[in-house]
Amino acid sequence: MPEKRVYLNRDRVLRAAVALADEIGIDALSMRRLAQELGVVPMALYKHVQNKEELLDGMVEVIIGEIDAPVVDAEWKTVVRERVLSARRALQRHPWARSVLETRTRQTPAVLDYMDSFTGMFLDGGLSVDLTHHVMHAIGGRMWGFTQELFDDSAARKAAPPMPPEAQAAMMRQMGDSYPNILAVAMASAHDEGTAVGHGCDDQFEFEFALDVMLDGFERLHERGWSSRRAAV
Amino acid sequence: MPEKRVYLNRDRVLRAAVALADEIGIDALSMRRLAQELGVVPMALYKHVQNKEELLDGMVEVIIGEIDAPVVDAEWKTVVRERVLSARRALQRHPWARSVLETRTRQTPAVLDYMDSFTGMFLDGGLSVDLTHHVMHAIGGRMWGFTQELFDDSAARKAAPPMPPEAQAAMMRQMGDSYPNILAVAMASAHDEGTAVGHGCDDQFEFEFALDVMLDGFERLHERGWSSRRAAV
DNA sequence: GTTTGAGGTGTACGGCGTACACCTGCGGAT
DNA sequence: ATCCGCAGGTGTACGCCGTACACCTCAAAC
Repeated sequence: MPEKRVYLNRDRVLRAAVALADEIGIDALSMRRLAQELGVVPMALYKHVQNKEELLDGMVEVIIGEIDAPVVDAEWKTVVRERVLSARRALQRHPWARSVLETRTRQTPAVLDYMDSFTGMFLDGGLSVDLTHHVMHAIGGRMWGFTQELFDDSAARKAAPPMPPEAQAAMMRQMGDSYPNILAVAMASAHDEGTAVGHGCDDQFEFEFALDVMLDGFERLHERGWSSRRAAV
Repeated sequence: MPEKRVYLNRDRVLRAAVALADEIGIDALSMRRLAQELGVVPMALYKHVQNKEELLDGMVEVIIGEIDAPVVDAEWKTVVRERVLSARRALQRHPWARSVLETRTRQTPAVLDYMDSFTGMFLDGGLSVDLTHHVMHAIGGRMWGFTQELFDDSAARKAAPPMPPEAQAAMMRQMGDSYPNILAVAMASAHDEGTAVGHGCDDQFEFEFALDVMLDGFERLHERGWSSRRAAV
């Protein structure tokens, strides 16, 4: 008796891709090689992902899924710290992940979910919306291992045609349902412009903010004679 | 009269590659396209660079060459700040540069020169070798726009066969001539192992160091009621 | 039992990096 | 003046890549 035919699906494709990239490296991961791994002809994959870009997007989603949920009942610093370290662990399990993440500009729901949850950790900790905004920018580099313009919508706006106001409002409402924290921050940073969706951020300001946080921190450690030997500050 | 034939050379190839990448994007930059731009057959390029990897390495060198020298006669924080901002400007002029830099693991002389000079800014500012070490790790992400394990030689050591002691000593001597600051830091961090060249770094420690500098900084700003409106701390 | 459409197939195209054999013409030695 | 070596440019070819497009298959819905 022939066993029942097992169909591929998007999830199996993505998981196989992640596993294969772990094994042979991201450069060697081709549609053809992945298809072979799945015992299928290359073009079969295109029934489950539109193209290789979308495959990579999906792989990122898998990695994000491996990041632990925030711990509860702890000071915000602890919550954030643990979360970042968990993200780091996930990225370390898949050495290729950082460089792939780097090249993704599409903000998939998984990414937005994560960002929203992350934003919430600061807001729940009592930080102001304003500070949270800049902090999110600054910590982006640590969270992922690199600097990404998290709230940067300039690329998206370039692609999208100007939107009629009612559509924009609808989008906002839907965004508010799914990503309330992001919305709160985005709204607040939109103060000085007419549009509701924000005007993008002042990258230079955000960069200097993060830089100065670090430099000031270094200076304090220097003044205190910090040493890694006995790293009790 | 036919004008004198103009030969290609490595430098012209690299500059053309940078200009072309600026124009058409890094993804569209192929050996074939670059050759076409230079009015030459693709394989001609291989007389000047070994392969595409080396081309990319060379392009990075060009970008590094665009970073300003450190300002003189200023507090170390100012010196570092200006230098980082200059690096950022260079990377921004070539939007593809960050992702290329990200994928380079080879430490070319240009990269080492820059790192050495950078290390010197902290040491000259009076920071301890120990603190400088960790600070270099931490600021790596800001300097380039992403986190790179700057002093990480694990990849290099994996590739290189175990070296006879005298060769190692020779390398150290040569390194000391060219990169005295790097050497000082590397030596100091090698305390707890027999080898002279260091044992690589504790990535986890470095990561947490940088993370905690930022989190502590955020906390201070929060306590002080910092706001981006009037950003006088 | 027929229809239908999701899922898998086969072929083909244009692009990529680059190995390898070859040609060309300039600089220096004779 | 001639020759030679060789750095620099050429031409062809190979095996990869992503993916468009037409086609087939077969389980499930009717």
